[in-house]
Amino acid sequence: MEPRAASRPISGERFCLLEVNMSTKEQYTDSFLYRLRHSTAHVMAQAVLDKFPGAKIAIGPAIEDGFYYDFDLPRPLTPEDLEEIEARMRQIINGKHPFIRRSVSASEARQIFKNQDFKLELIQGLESGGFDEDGNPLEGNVEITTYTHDTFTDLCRGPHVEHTGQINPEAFKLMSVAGAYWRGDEHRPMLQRIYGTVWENKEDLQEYLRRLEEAKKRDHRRLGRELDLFSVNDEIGPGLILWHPKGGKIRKIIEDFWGDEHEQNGYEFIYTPHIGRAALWETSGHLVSYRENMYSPIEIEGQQFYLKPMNCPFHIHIYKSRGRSYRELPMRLAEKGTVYRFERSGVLHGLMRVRGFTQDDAHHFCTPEQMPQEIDFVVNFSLHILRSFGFQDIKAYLATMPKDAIGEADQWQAAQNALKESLERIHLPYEVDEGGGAFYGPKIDLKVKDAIQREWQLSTIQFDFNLPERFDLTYIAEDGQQHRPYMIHRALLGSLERFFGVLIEHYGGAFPVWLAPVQASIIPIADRHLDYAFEVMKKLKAYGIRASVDDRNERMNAKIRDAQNQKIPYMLVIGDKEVENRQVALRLRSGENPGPIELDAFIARAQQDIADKK
RNA sequence: GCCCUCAUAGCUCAGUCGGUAGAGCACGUUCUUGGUAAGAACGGGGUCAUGGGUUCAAGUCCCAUUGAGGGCUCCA
Repeated sequence: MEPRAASRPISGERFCLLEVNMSTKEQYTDSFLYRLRHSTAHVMAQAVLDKFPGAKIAIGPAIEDGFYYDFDLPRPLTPEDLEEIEARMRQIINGKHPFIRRSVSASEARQIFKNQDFKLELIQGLESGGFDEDGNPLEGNVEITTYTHDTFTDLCRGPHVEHTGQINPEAFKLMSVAGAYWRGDEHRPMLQRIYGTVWENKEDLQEYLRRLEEAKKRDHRRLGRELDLFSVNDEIGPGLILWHPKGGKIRKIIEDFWGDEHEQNGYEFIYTPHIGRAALWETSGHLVSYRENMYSPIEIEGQQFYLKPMNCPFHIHIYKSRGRSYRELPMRLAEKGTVYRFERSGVLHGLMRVRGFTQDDAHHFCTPEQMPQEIDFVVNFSLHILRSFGFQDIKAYLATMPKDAIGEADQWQAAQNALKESLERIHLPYEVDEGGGAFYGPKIDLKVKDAIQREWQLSTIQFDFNLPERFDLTYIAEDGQQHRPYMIHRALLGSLERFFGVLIEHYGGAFPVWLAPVQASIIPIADRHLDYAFEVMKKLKAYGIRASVDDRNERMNAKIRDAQNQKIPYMLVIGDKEVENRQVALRLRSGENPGPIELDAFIARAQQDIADKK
């Protein structure tokens, strides 16, 4: 019904490889590493059963970077349990037990797993056709196979390594315990899931653990506090963001850039209220299909108003405020619209998943004939915006007609073709997410890879066959008749909160100069250099460079250290020599130390870096 | 919402067997005016998340609530 990027799952953290990239996934499934991980999961299951003989085992697949196995256990696991299980796993590994595959009938399988309720349910499923781990039905008759090593037998399609000795006892680690519903269904039993990681050798394991550390250092929640960018306050409420002055500065730079680019590209800016009458949300259909994400109504003089979860109905009413001619189309209405959505408490996460956020929203209204060029435009525009912020690795996902779709099939086909042809014209790599569209229209999502190769969804470009009908949108065409316009929802950054979170993690807090809240820290060595330091600051500010003087009673070394920790791009040290020569001694946050240069030379350099968006 | 874990100074954390609160950083004052990642001394700062309970006595044990973290589910 409108751009949803802000409430997308946080991809790129753990499972993105399995979720998104089929060709990579197939390669992975065939690899030794995959078999190693799957086999380690079996070894872990044996160790758990040795410790808890009555345990029920569920499923235990290999995942990106490791594996997990789900268990129903008599009590919650403790960290000490994990250590014991690890120790037992090493014993099993040292036994070099071969993995033996057997093909069995369903009744044999039932006999083998007669005490394993979850396995019996899986056998039932395999008999009646079967599904793969993504929930897609399997073709033809399914062969039921088991794998046995040592004393442990699992219902399993394989493949596995040859024997447990191929698992390097120095290269695996049990990472955490988490709750997980049986078959992912919240109405079914909650199991205990043990996550583990395993690699071919100790060095790879260490490299993986180092990568986790690196990701932790980039965590936007930590950097948000350390760099004084934003906070969340208990008394105000969860999922509600306070933008501090430095975060606010960055937001303003983003918004100004966004505004200029939109202005130059045919958008018009609108502003709309935060609440609307119940009747509006009835017309739009939100009260039927989006109610669970909307907050309770506010009663005003006996009438009910709702806080807006989306901007579209307001934008539509601007379109509808008078009769429209084809001559006005395409019409591009943009707003940084702040919306509020109920999100369950367990899903909130820093800036990435919040309850109040601002979308960089826009709605395009166009004639059917204009649709292809409108799509071309918006995809290109989106790429331009994302690239400006330093995201170079961008991939598209085309989501097509789902089962519960509304609208005519040929309408869908035309829209999907337009999206697809556009992606091909632009030579943007894409994958098709069959049936993944919204019920009201197909869409293109753009995902970017960050500096440490995690994928994040930012832009979303969606067709809507629903709202123009519901609100009875029309325009008068050349033939003098009323026609229904096409409507596109789009958000390029997604939401400013989430985009900021991604930006923080992408740069690890070291924002490019054009975005840095403080671009230059002026560091006088002694108090007698203060006058010149403030003079330098004044001049830099006059040239649009964000500079401040560190006039604290600290030694230069401490000021440099603090500026480094704040990831300020330029440090300008000022001592006797600089005052005398009217220079500044430049130091960069990279640690490079170009030394004394003329103030004008520094200004030219900074302006160039800013212009280049470095 | 569900499972597990956690909540002590602004931040990071210590606090033994239940016996009345600690460190480093940050902050303030003073001294120091130092040339490329932490100068020194002194000082202020805590209803131990909130509400109950057990106990002669609770930061510590129990229950509930709120919030956070890791997952699950959800995000047409």
